Amino acid sequence: MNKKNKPLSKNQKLVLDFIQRNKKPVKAYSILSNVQKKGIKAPPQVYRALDRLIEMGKIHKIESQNSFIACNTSDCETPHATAFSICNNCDEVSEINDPKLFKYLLDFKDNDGVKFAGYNLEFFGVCKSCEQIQKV
Amino acid sequence: MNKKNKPLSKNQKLVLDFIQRNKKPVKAYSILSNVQKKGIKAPPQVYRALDRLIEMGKIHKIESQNSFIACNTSDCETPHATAFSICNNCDEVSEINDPKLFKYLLDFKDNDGVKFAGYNLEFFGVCKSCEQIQKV
DNA sequence: TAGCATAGTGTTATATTATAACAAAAATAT
DNA sequence: ATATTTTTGTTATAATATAACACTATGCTA
Repeated sequence: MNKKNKPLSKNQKLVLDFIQRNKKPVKAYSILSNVQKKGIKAPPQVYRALDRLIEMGKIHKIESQNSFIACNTSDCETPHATAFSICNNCDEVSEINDPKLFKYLLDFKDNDGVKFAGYNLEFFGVCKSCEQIQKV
Repeated sequence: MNKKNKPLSKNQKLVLDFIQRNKKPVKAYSILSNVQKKGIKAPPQVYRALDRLIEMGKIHKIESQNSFIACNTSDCETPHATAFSICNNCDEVSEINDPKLFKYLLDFKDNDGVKFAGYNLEFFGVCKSCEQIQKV
């Protein structure tokens, strides 16, 4: 049984459930306050669950926001090769799943000819719905 | 006079000097403790200087490390289109300045046909010198 | 060159994000 | 069945970052 299909522990399920119920990325302490009624009491329990879920590819961390979002394929094949678009206006985040971009970046070599094992890419701009609103 | 060529304030100079003297990215509180002998007393003074220096393109933030590094062109043309490689072993960071990569990413369109105003890309891997050591 | 706007400073306090350390229970593997 | 690994629960604290307020310096511009 590989790491991916390992059943989730109780705390991991609680944390993942909450993240998946949110369209936007959520913060660790927001997760904490929302799962406290279900028995999780302290930050380390949340951060440990987050760490495991990231390893498993169930969620991703949005580094520029210190927030966490569910993987849009729900079980990411490539947790170390991630790309997101982030709206500068509403902070909405979408995961970008573009095979060409993916390949381009994993094939990329720097000046020393070195390829990289993984990457995290965050695009910034204004999302479609915010653009509409701003035009009105 | 554009923002870029604006002379730096006293605190901005102190903070930039310290960052530039370091090859590796430095943390905000490490900056603070190192400029305290020169008169800066409290975190907000450091964070304000960091914010301005980032706006000016003099430095960049490494989001996955909460650390700050001098721009390798010393005065970045494109502070909102940045790419770095980060060594998983020694945490060394290099700024990648590759016109093709740059163009590829700024031209990239998502599924909705939306282009983005900026991006931040962090590659992860093992740098050349760490690779050498590991082979021995 | 006086007045006004903008940017920077200094300061205290506090908010937010994340981890260390340790003992115990649960799940898994041999 | 027992050793190993993983997860849990817990307290305390470390590390990162901002709010708010009074004041000073700088650079317009009229």
